[in-house]
Amino acid sequence: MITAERHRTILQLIEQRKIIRIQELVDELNSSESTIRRDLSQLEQKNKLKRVHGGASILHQKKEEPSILEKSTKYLSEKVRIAKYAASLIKDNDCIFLDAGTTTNNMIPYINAKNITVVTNSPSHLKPLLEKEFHTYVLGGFVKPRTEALIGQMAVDTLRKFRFDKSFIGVNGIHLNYGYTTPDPEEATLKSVAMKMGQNVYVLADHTKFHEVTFTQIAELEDAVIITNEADEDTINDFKEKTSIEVIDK
Amino acid sequence: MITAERHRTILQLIEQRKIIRIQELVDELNSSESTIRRDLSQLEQKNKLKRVHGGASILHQKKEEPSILEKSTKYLSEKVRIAKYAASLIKDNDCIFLDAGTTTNNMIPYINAKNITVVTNSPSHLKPLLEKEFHTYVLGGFVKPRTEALIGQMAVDTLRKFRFDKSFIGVNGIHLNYGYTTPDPEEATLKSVAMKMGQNVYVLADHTKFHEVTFTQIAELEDAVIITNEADEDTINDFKEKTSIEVIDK
DNA sequence: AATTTTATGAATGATTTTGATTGGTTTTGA
DNA sequence: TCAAAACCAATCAAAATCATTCATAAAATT
Repeated sequence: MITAERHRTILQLIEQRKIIRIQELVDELNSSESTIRRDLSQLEQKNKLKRVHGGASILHQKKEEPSILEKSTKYLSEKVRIAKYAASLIKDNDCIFLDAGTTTNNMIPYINAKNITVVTNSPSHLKPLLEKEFHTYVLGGFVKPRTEALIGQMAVDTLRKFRFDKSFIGVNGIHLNYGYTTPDPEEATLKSVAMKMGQNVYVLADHTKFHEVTFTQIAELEDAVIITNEADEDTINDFKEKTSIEVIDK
Repeated sequence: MITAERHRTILQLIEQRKIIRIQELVDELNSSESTIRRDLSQLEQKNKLKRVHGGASILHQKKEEPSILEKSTKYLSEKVRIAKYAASLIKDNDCIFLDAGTTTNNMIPYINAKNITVVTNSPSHLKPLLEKEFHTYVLGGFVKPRTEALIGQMAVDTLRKFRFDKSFIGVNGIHLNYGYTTPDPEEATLKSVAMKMGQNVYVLADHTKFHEVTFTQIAELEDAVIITNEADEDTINDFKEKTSIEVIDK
């Protein structure tokens, strides 16, 4: 095995296991202890890992996936303004579906309607929803790690039992040709059904979502009203030909 | 296990359990007491945890008065000891049902089995469950305010689709004539179905639950194994005639 | 082909980590 | 309060890990 190949493999293994022992590497790479030691020294020199007694560990300040917290701080004010407007659409006695995601989560504190019923696929929405004393239902099914969203056949089955006055959906991409998209096919299915079950359907999206396309299509543009802000006029006009857009002013 | 690996694991465990005894770490990490002691000193030096007599505890970022845990002479409360024992019953690859409630919640950090699948009716269990990287399913349905437990027909319907190797149930009363009881009829129904779907059924109960009766019956005594501690001998013997009891010693 | 450069694995003694032991201190329970 | 039990800090020898050196083999350069 060539040096570069070993280095690549070592970094991969550390990425997966966070910490790895020298002896493990000796066994798995069929190299001598000396060689592995040299590899680790070199990789540490290049700041690719941290040497620890007995092995090596992943770098502490390794760039993490944009966590839910970071995501929510970056575009906070924009997302909050969108959320606040969306919340104002909810009227007394409405039955609504609230998709998982930070934007929809931001809606909850701003909902002023009374006696509403909320269905969600996000366990993280439950706490704020119950604080508002809404009638709250959650879908069942597999809990997707990291995002804590419910997905899968079981969640979809549960969802089909409901009809909503309004559905509020988050998406990852909005595109003139490809419509609304999201990376995870399972999530796409669920969002799609949630949209079908809603009398009025709203997609919440900040300006970064426009012209973006991700892996799976949820629905066509005309299947929902887009709620956004700060998009440029050309973009707005392009999309206005296909569906309604409600633009919140600054 | 190398030093860095142990340190990482120790911090993870403390994050989950808030407090941990040296002896627990000795057992779970297969290291000597001396080594664990050194680890804890080093981690305290780096301000990653707080040393307490007999073990270590998580740092309080919020200015709280010294927690009950630190002050308490027994580090593990009655409920935690029951939970820990129950957790030890779970084996690799098991599919289990975990009822809502604090005792069952306490089980989660102590589950050491790998590759298990957990179904729960408690959204509050999800965070610790996902931290452990279990395959996690949650029932759907109406979310009962205050307790955040899922109840109702829809939850029961979802539940019926599963079969469990083991079901862990919390109850409010255990009585020689009236069996297991709980105040809310809807909850009782769900617990009852969860018990039917389990190959092995365990009821977790501290000594205060014995001879108590509440509004709705969940099941007969013989439908479950009781896990408890510190109950007096007469009580234990009375119940032993009807079903199995596993008593945790001090 | 001859020479230089680079990579490898074994051997070395130095350094760090580990677990057992000792004796002192704190906690517990009566 | 007191004695037993549990816990702790300090020490030390054994084990594991480490940096260094050296000889050989492979690759690159001339």
